[in-house]
Amino acid sequence: MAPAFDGFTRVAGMTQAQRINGMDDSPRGKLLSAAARLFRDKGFDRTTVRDIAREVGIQSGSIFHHFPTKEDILFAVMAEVIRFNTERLQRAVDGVEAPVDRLLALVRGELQSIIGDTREAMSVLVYEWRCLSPAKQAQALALRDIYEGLWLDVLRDLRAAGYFHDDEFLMRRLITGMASWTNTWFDQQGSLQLEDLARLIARRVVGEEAVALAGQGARGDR
Amino acid sequence: MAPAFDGFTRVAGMTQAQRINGMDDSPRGKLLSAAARLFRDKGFDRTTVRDIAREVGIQSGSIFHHFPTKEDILFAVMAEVIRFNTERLQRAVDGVEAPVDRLLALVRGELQSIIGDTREAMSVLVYEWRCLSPAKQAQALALRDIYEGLWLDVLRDLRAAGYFHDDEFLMRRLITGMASWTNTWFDQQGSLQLEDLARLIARRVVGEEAVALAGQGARGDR
Amino acid sequence: MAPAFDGFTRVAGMTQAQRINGMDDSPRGKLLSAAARLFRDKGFDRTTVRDIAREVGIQSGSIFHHFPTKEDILFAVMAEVIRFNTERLQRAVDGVEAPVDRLLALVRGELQSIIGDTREAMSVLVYEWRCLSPAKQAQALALRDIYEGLWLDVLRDLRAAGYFHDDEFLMRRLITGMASWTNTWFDQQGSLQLEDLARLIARRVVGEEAVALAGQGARGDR
Amino acid sequence: MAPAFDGFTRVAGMTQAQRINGMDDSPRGKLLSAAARLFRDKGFDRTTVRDIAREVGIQSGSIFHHFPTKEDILFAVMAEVIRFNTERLQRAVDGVEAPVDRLLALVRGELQSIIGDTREAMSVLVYEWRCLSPAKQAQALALRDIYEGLWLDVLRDLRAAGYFHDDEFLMRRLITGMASWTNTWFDQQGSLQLEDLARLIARRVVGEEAVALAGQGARGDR
DNA sequence: GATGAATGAGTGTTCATTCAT
DNA sequence: CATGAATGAACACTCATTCAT
Repeated sequence: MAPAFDGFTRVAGMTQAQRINGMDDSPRGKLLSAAARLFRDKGFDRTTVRDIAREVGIQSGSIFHHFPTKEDILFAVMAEVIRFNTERLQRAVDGVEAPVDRLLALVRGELQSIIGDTREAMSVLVYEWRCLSPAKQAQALALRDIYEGLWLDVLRDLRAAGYFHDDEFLMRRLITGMASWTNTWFDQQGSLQLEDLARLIARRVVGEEAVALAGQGARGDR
Repeated sequence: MAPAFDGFTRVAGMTQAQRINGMDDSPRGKLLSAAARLFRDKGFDRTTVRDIAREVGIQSGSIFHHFPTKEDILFAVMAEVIRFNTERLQRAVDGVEAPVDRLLALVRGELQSIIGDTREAMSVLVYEWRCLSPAKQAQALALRDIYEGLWLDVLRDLRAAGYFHDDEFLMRRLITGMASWTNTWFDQQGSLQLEDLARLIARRVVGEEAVALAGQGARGDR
Repeated sequence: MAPAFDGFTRVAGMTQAQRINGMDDSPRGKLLSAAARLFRDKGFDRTTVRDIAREVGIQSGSIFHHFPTKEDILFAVMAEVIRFNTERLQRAVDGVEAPVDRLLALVRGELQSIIGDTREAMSVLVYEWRCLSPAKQAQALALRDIYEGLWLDVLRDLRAAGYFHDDEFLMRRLITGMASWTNTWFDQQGSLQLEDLARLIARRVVGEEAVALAGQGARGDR
Repeated sequence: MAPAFDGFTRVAGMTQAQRINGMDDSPRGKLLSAAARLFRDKGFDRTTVRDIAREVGIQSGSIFHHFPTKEDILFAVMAEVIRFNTERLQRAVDGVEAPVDRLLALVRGELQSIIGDTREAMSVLVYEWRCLSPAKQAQALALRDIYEGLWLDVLRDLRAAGYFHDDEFLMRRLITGMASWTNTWFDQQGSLQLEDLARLIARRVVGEEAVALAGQGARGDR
């Protein structure tokens, strides 16, 4: 039985290497992944269509066989990464019973998306949001609602069980802040592991003791 | 009778109304404040020099008598707001003794900058960081170090006093995340007060009990 | 009992419905007729090869199995409509003896082409002429010469018979102007009939009296 | 007293040489006149903004200090030439009493615009009409209404006086056709004079006799 | 024949920046 | 200091045409 942590690196039978930014290796997928990286590095406005084309090895005009406008590329990057990470988050909590374990699963999953395999696209989701037209923003928001629903279920349970006393919507926002900010400082090569970071954040939510207990249970499995 | 909270709205004898985004009402200050708002609303790249000029009531060519390049405007916005908020944070902790009270003062001060009077410029600081050349980024970072020093002092004390057990650098990053993210959701007109939010965040750092006690102490002082 | 007027709606045994813009219903003919409509509605330059392909239900690349370049499509539209209308004009005057009747037959035939079944292609002939390369213009002009020859014969006879006194070449140009301009204002659904219009124009050439007499004669024949 | 024919070559004290296409010699006027010529020669769609800029001796980007879009250049060409020729037509009929003389004045004036000094812009007006957006077409049409009003007044009088019996609106359309078509064939260097052509057209409207009589009166003045 | 992905030169337009006045 | 016309490089996007399948 694959341990819980490994669970969310496999989606639809593909390994992480094949799914950088949650994109498959079709021409379209490659294009989106290259766009995600460029958008993160230079920003949407400073990334030219020619930059993307060069990265994929085609001519700039050919981009427009795949996407009608540059903005549509941005939207596709965002929509794909939301879908991919929603599916991953769903799998991460599936079959996990204890509320704190469920919280840890969500935090791990979210960190995986923010500083792990889809970190480029997730950074774009946060920092280039404004470059999307209102209409496209609404579409992306609708997709994101499913993702947020998973979080609110778990947070409601934790609060009901007395793990914290503040409003769960506010709590979710604090978590989002802590998690999404990690993309600015987390060092893939550093000694801090994703799992350490997940527990660090979980401790801010349910306290040091609760996480310590949950943690020991998980460790006992291995 | 200047209550502690009011303390950090006055800097150098000016009222908040005169110091939107921490800028004075000189031509330069007005220009920077207008730029801050535009940069936040449309992003640096999508804001044209003409936009800024129009806002201030001059011609686009005249902008370049004040700043050599558009990027220098961005840098000035960031540098000014860092300086302004560093000074404010310094005043906020001056004369406050109890570690948890010092934490609360810092959180309040940071929130004031992020969702209060300098919210536009602060948003620019976070979201347009990438638009700065590396050289200018380094300069701004140096300015920011003083600000961060204030935080690390307090967090070190809190940790030494046993209020939390995790690394204080990591803790600072989690706080930064929670605080800076508020600019995406905090509603000035909503029922949630800045003070509520400050305590909510402080609870994530030192736990619910410690904040409850500090809170009552602070109120008792008045 | 095929009245004279009906005569020029049948060419090569096909009915008008089958010969929109003078094109047959082969793939090539359909393509040309669609192109004629699009060229008239949007202009040659604003009509894309994809537009034409979509109209005919094929892919844009397939167009080039029928025509080597887009300009060749334009030329084919023009050449076909000139040929078609030349043949029609020939039939219209065949067997008509009286000079004024011959004039009326020509005017009717020309109006039929301009505001009748081939109106789209004829509009293209006039308005997109410049889009043809000089070489192709010369080819089309050569085709047009036959058509113009029919007119000049009749006008020469009328002038010789004293129906008007101006130069017949100039007269032909005035007629061309009056007739071709009708495509900008003639309303198919309006109360003005093609026959009325034909007489109106003929009156400008040979005077009111001459047309009135010819008209009565023609009507008396039936 | 300047003879009638000379009257419409002077507008607002400027000579024809200074008012090619009815434009003054300001940067804007030069730009419009160059655009008119290019639009006529190559068509609106095939004329690039760079073509126009090159003609005027500026950079392509500078065009957009004068006009917001390329279409606005087209509209300005049309609007200016309509205004200019309306004023000219008004002056041409001012003080002319006899109905046939008034007709001749109008025909001369219209020919002057179509094959004379404003021939380039007038050709654009006819052939590039479709390149104007519906909104701009409506604006231009409103301008043109004043011009057409001058014509209809005169034609109504002629008809009332029995000079012709057909509807005056239809008559105006036939005249428009004859006149505007002249731009396709009239040769400035040929032996046919504008005055000859004017009389040729007038004869189509009121008959040979009426024009002959009017003509002698006018000649008598000189 | 038909497809459709790809090309690549070209289009209208933008905009930070300059500079003569 | 301010103006505003001009620059010129760059941009997103278009489209006739090609060609391997």
